[in-house]
Amino acid sequence: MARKAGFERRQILERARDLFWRKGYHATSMKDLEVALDLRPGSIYAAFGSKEKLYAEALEVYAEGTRSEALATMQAAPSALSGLAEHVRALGRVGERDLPSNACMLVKTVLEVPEDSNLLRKTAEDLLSKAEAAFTEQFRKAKAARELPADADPVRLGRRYQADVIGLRAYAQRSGSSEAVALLAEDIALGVEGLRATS
Amino acid sequence: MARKAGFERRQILERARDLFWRKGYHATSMKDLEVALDLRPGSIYAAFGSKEKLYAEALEVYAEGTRSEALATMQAAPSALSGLAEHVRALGRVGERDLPSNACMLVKTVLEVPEDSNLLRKTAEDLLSKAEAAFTEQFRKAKAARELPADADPVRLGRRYQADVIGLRAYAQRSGSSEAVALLAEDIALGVEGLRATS
DNA sequence: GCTTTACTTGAACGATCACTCAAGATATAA
DNA sequence: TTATATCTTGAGTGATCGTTCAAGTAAAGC
Repeated sequence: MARKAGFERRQILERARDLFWRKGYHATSMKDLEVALDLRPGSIYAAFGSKEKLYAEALEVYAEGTRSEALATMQAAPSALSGLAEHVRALGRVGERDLPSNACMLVKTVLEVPEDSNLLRKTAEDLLSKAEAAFTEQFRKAKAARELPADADPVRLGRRYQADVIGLRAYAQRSGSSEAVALLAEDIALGVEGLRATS
Repeated sequence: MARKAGFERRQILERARDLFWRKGYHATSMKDLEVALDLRPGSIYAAFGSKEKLYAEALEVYAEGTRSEALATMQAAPSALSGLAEHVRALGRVGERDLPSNACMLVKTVLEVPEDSNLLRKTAEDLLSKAEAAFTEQFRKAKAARELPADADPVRLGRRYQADVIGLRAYAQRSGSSEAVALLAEDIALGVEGLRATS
């Protein structure tokens, strides 16, 4: 029939994700995106519809990446609870990795985008809820394995854990704090491991 | 000599703070500010110099308000440590107050503004450091009063506490979460009180 | 009253914003 | 090879951005 697009959608989205993650939604202009994606405006709009929709798709790509990384860390750990602790420690090693931003892109979105901008807020909040549910599920596994006391509440623990991660990563966004961040992550990890049932 | 300004600078700054706090830096236009402050552009620029400088001054006003509120809560408490716990509980009651945003304006700034925008980033990070130092000082007081064990590290505790507060308030920015936020705050407060030396 | 000195006003500036679309280019099917 | 369908291009859209400044207005000193 006709020709197909001359670019890989996934790769374009990853580049958009990195730019948006670093600069935020409003501070990233279409001109910036044209350069970073090496795409002319017409192609971008044909493929994604609008800056907002492109950002929303980039958010999904971000969340998927974060999620798979967390799962890998957790599955490599010897138990559910130590997986959670190791995940925090990994997040604390901000000096070793060079990410577009140390903070969570979902949190950045929720804090930057006005409440009435429904698509982006809804997307980001939805993805955050899914992440929280995954943490809760991990605590549930720990409890089922009798790694946690019988009266442990996975919902509360999952919520607290997510808040800890959010706080850690927002703290890490401050410049020149990589050592403090590692120490903070260690404290959080010790808190998680301190939940372990000592039966 | 001549006439004086027809508006109260402090009151103007509080209005600017509320607008910026709610909408963020980039999403707030000078047009929005003209309406909210009931000031024409010339007056704004004569008084504050630029949008960026106005935001920086609004940040200072915000930090001072937050600081005095925290101090009031802590001084009303029966001890240094319970003051810290009560402060978290107060922050968790987001349903009762109607703030421009549930999240901390300093954190919103650090997450929204690019790293190279030196005035705003520097101002916000500086104010965050001062807040952390105040928390550290409060833990030091608790330790001096033998409320904390002899091996407690106020610097680590202050850092962890600030990260907790950041996480709590960023979590609270998500819509429809006021009950979960109160429970989260209670968990954090219990954690603080759990540090108490049981001698 | 008048003069002086400052503050206030709002139209207008160039730059940039997100976005459009007609024209040109190119891969596929016949 | 030719026809066709789709993608790519980039100049250009109107709107809005942060900001300026000459003209107008009003308070303080005489």
